[in-house]
Amino acid sequence: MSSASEIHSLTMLVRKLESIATLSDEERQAILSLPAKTRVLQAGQDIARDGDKPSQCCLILDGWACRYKVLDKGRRQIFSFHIPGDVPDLQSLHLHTMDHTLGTITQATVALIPHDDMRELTTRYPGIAAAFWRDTLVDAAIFREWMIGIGRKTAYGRIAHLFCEMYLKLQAVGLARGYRYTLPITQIDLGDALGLSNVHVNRTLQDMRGKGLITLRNNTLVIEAWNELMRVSEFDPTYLHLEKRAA
Amino acid sequence: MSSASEIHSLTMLVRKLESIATLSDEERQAILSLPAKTRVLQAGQDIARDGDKPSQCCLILDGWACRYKVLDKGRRQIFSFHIPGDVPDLQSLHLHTMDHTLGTITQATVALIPHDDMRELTTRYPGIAAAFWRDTLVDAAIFREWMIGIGRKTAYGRIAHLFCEMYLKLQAVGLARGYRYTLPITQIDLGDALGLSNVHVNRTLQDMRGKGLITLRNNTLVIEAWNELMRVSEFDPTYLHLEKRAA
DNA sequence: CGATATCTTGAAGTTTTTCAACATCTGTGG
DNA sequence: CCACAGATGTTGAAAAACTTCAAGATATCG
Repeated sequence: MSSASEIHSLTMLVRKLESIATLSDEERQAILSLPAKTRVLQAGQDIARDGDKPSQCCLILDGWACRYKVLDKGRRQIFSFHIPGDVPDLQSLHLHTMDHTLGTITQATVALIPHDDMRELTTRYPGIAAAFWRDTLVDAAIFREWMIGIGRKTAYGRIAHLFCEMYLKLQAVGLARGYRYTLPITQIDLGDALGLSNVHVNRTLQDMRGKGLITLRNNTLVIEAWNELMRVSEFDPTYLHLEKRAA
Repeated sequence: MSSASEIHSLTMLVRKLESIATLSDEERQAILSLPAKTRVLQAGQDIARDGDKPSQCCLILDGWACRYKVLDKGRRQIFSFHIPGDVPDLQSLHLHTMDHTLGTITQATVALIPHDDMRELTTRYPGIAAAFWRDTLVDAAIFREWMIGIGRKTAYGRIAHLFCEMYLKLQAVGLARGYRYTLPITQIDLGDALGLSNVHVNRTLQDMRGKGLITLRNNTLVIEAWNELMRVSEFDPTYLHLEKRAA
């Protein structure tokens, strides 16, 4: 039932889970035998909408996605950015109605896995269930950290913090190194994520550039002064829980 | 090993889980046989601190608690308020280092359950693991909703939204009815939760009182106009996922 | 190459914060 | 029961952070 590319896609899920937990050979095999369908999606396309009741989960193989909710008068709040290896709608496995929307930011390749198969897998292998659960907990920890930013930090600190966070997340899956990465989001997206207007994001970015902290051009971010960026954003990576779970 | 009051405390956990999932007789029994120690804590006391590595979870039996993080210069962000039935440090089961602090707001009675026993329980009963996992997912959904408030709503809408949320949460465990409940938090706490200064909270509350939406005196909140409160806060209870999971 | 999205700038307005003072409530010991 | 101390609530005035609106510049995409 699995084509070559599908086997590849589930390897990505194994790698992701092994970055946060330890899997036995049997557990690894069980994940690799999940049925998964690969799809290529355009930029700006919704994967699951607020109010939907999805019957499958989505593993990101390539590209960026985000979760968001739209209020009236065009106000929008982005809750999270997602990169390859993430399963951003994992929650639909246990919360049947979507309370927000999941959509792509760039063109993206995803693997779709039926809920029934995920449920069977997690029922049969408590270790896999625990790994996914742990992933949900880290997800929540990131929400809390964003809350601190939006609630208690200046625009400057918020943006700097996000740049630190995305660098470590991308680095963990091999998509960034040398304090440099592709950041395929607009200043509007940045504002919607951090509770700022695009105008203020723009001015703050210029300020950061002027102070020599970053370079940002053509969707490429270069962190010129990592320690200083961490300092001004009060960034402490503990909340990302990137250390592997003790075996 | 269990005294009468300890048995009572675990009944509270069973009731909580049954409010979000369906348990079999065997699962119910397994939960009731968990070892738990009851403790009475003073108001303003920390249960688990940022950086700690707890070896037990805490079930709230009576009183209020909150999770928060302190930044420099006295800035503080409260992430959540917790009421009887909650296990606010459930995450320590899978994320070993606390990335925030859990503390009481009022005097509180808690039951302490060792991680080892919780882990054995969830490994043996996938249905219980799923119920706890679901609880974590709702926790995260509430964080997202607070992000919308802090990021995109006025002080007025944020406070109104919190009042709606706490009413439904308290009602779900039988601690509120008739649009009235005990709200044992200061205006400073409210500000720290919603990303506002206490001064602005004070003025906004007066505004809400003046418009006849609420009465708030002696830690007692009366919602005088529920529909209007929901409207101004753009409150939609979907995110609380209070409907019981389909069996 | 033209259309559309994104970025940038200026100026004015709004929300919210900060600071500082004073009032009120709450609990405790005398 | 009162006095007191500390915490909490209230008010005013000024300042800061950020938004909004509007327009023009630049980049991107078909």
